[in-house]
Amino acid sequence: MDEFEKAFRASGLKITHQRMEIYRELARAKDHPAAETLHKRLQQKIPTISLDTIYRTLSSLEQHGLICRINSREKQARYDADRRRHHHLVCTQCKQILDFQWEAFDRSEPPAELKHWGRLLRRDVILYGICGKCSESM
Amino acid sequence: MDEFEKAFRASGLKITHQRMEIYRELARAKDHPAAETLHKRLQQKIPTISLDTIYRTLSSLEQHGLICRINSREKQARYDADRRRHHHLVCTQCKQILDFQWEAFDRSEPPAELKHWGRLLRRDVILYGICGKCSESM
DNA sequence: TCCCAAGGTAGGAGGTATTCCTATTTAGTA
DNA sequence: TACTAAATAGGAATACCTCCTACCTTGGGA
Repeated sequence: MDEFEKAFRASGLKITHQRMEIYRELARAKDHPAAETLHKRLQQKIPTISLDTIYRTLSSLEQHGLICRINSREKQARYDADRRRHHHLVCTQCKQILDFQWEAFDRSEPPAELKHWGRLLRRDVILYGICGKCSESM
Repeated sequence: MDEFEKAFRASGLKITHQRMEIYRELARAKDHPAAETLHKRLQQKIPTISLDTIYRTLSSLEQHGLICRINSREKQARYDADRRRHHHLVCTQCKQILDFQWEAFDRSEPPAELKHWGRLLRRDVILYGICGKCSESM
């Protein structure tokens, strides 16, 4: 959390109660919550917190690289406070999102034909499938 | 296009004028158009075609594996009629989407820890960056 | 070929996720 | 403490997409 304060200060962003709580809640959550889910959870602590604040804060945090937004195929974007390099596995049935590491992929070179395209900034892998539990209940 | 008719018939879907034109337009386009873009283009040919038909048709085509939907970080979903296995590279500046092949990745095994998770169905890679042209003009 | 039922379409209404607006409040600095 | 730029709450607005209904078309069977 200290690290978060530092990073935020370094970016010239104010440290507000709301932001701290949003980040804290996201870091604690293991289920990659959507903005709305976070809003509901946070209302327990800060009853007046607005959904807009959640969205604004999540955008700021993402822009400053403190969290990441997961573009699954759902409508709602989902978020992740884990800053380690990792990828996502989505169960298309129950919508659960699982983190995983894939170092072999991280180390691999993109195809040579892209060498002269421009500047590559990030690479996302999302795997889709049906998790064990959902497979059983089908 | 014949192949498309066959696949559509095999799925029990009727072949309508609208669907054929939507597919034809998408197959011709090289810019991975969004539904709205396709709608505008198709109105030249079929002035009364509705946006809803575009959305419905794109969903059907995607469900039957005839086209693919690209989840870039934009709001609008974009589509691609290329059925060969390929991946996407997005310029975050001009929003251009480029197709590329990455056979080494396609052949690679996902991490062992996922072996017992469930059934993997697909894997998407999206690379993000700034293309040459946009780099120059910055 | 003609008819019928299932499925598809147009057009507008409706929904949902997200963003904008603005008056008020707050954090950080002098 | 006082000031200023930035952030917030709350509601309005937007954007993308989906639903609804009445009408039309396709494809299969007589």
